[in-house]
Amino acid sequence: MRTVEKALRLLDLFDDQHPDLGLSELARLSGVDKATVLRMLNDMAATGLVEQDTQTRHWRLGAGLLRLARLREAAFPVSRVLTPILEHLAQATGETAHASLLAGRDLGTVGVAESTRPTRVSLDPGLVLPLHATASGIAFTAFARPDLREQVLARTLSGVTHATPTSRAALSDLIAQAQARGYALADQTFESEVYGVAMPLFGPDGHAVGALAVASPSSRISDAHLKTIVTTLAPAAKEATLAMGGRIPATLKIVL
Amino acid sequence: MRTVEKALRLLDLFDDQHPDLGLSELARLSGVDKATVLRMLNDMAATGLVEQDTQTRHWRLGAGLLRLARLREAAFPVSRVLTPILEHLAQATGETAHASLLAGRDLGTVGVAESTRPTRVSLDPGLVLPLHATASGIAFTAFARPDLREQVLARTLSGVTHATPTSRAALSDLIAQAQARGYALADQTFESEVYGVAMPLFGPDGHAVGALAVASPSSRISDAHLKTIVTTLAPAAKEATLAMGGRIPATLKIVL
DNA sequence: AAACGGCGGTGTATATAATGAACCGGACAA
DNA sequence: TTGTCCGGTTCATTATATACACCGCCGTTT
Repeated sequence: MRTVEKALRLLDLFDDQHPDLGLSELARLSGVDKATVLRMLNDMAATGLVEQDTQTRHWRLGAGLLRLARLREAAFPVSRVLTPILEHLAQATGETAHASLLAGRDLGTVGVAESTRPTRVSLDPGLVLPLHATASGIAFTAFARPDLREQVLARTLSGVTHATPTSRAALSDLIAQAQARGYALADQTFESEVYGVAMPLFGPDGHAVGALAVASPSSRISDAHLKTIVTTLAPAAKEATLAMGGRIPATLKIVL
Repeated sequence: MRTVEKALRLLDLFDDQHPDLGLSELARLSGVDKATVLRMLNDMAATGLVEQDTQTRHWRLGAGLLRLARLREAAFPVSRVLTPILEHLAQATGETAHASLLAGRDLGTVGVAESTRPTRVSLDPGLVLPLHATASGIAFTAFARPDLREQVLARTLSGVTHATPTSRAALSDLIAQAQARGYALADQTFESEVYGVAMPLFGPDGHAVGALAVASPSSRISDAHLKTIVTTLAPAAKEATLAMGGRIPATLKIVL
């Protein structure tokens, strides 16, 4: 693998449960030699992508990320545009809403508005959504650039739950359904007891760049509830696409 | 230079004025061969640090940054803690307030609250503040870990304006003044017509991790105005440090 | 105390991965 | 047509990343 990519993969080892990691820990998790990992970390620290706790000597994501993210937001205000949409969506459906954008090989969560109900779906901050195992991923892939879609289909698909599609045929079916309906449904394909409804967000070229989704406890899903979610989600996704400067393809149809 | 660092330096070529850049442009600006730059960009795109516009083929900062920044914020809520403090500071002083954290070799702006006055200081999003040329940088360096301070003093100091300290002695003086006063003053050392007042933000080990600053048009600075700024900034900086889990060294004194 | 194991970090010979010059096809201008 | 600049590709050369062995340190166990 390319060295730069290997180094950047280290960043993905940090998550909600592991906000800081030691050198040996990072080496073990990444399967790379300690000495190499240390050099990579120092290189990344030089630009603020990671930083080291002076006391524990552990590493964490750096303040440079905040600066770069702000810079991106200034040019392409995504979070700012999505936040009110997500909040309205959560309020109107009573369920947790989230938005994600393609970041590398998967979707990265860039905004969440939680439901206020006592039982609700809760998402870890910065969660990565696999393209084949989530409603968001399916909705995105169904409307992504064809070459990208083909890449996803060609991947070896890891099973996450019992309902995760692991064969090319199964995934292809789900994608076809999403293309026909204009949105994707996923019952416990990523997280048990979670039912996801997702619609694609489009870029200026009319291909998907991300997804807008509502996640509900599976137990609360009924035909009526599903209908509410879909009819609320549709205008929200449209608004989000337009606000981000995207173009909705003329062929898109939302089928209840 | 290390390959990873060279690749990450490409990220710093994006700024407020240049939100997207072409391949040749990046190669020219970085002084690296096109082929190499392209490989680096592709590696960074694989983790979402950058992304390519499908139409213009230009590159911009990627959505992965948003995810990683959110992840960092979840573990170390910096922006969220600083925003209300900055807003209060801007309101109480009538001037633009900003916060920055060490990110690599310099301070990266992580929060801004603009003054509402007709004449005010405006900061580019994601601005990088050199340690030797800004009030924030001096305040930070004065209270940073001694070895880091020594590194800064050992650097070749580039002049930004006529007032920028460029000799080790001049910088050393400014640092000593800041240490004695508990804050730094900088009259047009970075941007002409801008007067900066900055206090350090401390980490858990009692050394500076960033700075909180108020930037005023030089023309508006008077003894009374300066006094207002300092007396408003002091409790704000203290609050910010504590809210971020930092420890204020017992030796710190604020001298009006 | 002594021995141990894990930690963060360093030095260096080896081998792998980064490099850049030359090149391609396409878009646009003169 | 010719020329120029663009994004992108190829491939021989070589500079750079790599991993092993090793260091000192610290806390726990024996």
